Amino acid sequence: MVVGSADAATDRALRALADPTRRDILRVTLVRPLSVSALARRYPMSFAAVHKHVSVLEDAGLVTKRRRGRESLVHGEIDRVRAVRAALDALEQVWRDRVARMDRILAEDPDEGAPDAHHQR
Amino acid sequence: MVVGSADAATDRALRALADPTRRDILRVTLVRPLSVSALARRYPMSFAAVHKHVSVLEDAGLVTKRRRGRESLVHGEIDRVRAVRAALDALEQVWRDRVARMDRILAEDPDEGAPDAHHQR
DNA sequence: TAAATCTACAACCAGATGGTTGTAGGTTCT
DNA sequence: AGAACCTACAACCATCTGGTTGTAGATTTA
Repeated sequence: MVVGSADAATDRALRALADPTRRDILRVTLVRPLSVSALARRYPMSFAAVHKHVSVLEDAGLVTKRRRGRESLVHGEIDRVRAVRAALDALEQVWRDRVARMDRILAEDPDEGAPDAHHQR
Repeated sequence: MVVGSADAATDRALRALADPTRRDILRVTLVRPLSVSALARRYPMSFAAVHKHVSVLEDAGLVTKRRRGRESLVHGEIDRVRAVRAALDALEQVWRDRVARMDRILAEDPDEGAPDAHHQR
């Protein structure tokens, strides 16, 4: 809880990304789908451990699984990556607004009609 | 440990961001510096708890503290936010290049599961 | 059919996390 | 000087996390 609205989805996604193995799984499955077993062979840990990592990514919406015969293929979900990026962009926007506000105050800009906007990237 | 090891900083930053209280602290201190006590008054938890959250953000490089008399002012560090965003952009870039990468991977290693252990990075 | 493979989940364990209270020392205000 | 305030850290606690092994069922292959 804490801090009112707080999107739990963002929490889960950021937390899921805060692990190098999971980031690698996502990186690889963004390129092409792989089975959990195929993924497990890439890392120095048990199948069960990799299976858990995939579950964490799945709960965060960063990957999806599609059953194909006896194996289930893990697909990276670029849209969720973009959603996380958007959360960071929001922080950047907060910072930018603060700079714009400072600029207005310090410059005592005679141009009242154009709110901020004179700040590029 | 596991895998890369080069991106422990990214780990710490993403982990630090995966908490709504900490994201709010960062949001607020990106606008203007606040003392730890001033921050603590904004959240329904003890000073010590907020102090710990600030420490996590500080270890991640997302905020810095500057002593001002008896209080220490917490400043949000936009550059670190941008560094995290860059890590996500790298994932997006992987996705954009997926066709080319897939071609290369399949050319090198036609076997689906790839029993070898090629580590990334 | 039998063996091999793949997924899934349970039980267990050590260490990290997120909160608490308490204590101590430095700085500012009367 | 003394009170009030702020930071810092230690000890403690419950829960979560990231790994392990073991087991079971479904599907594919020999």
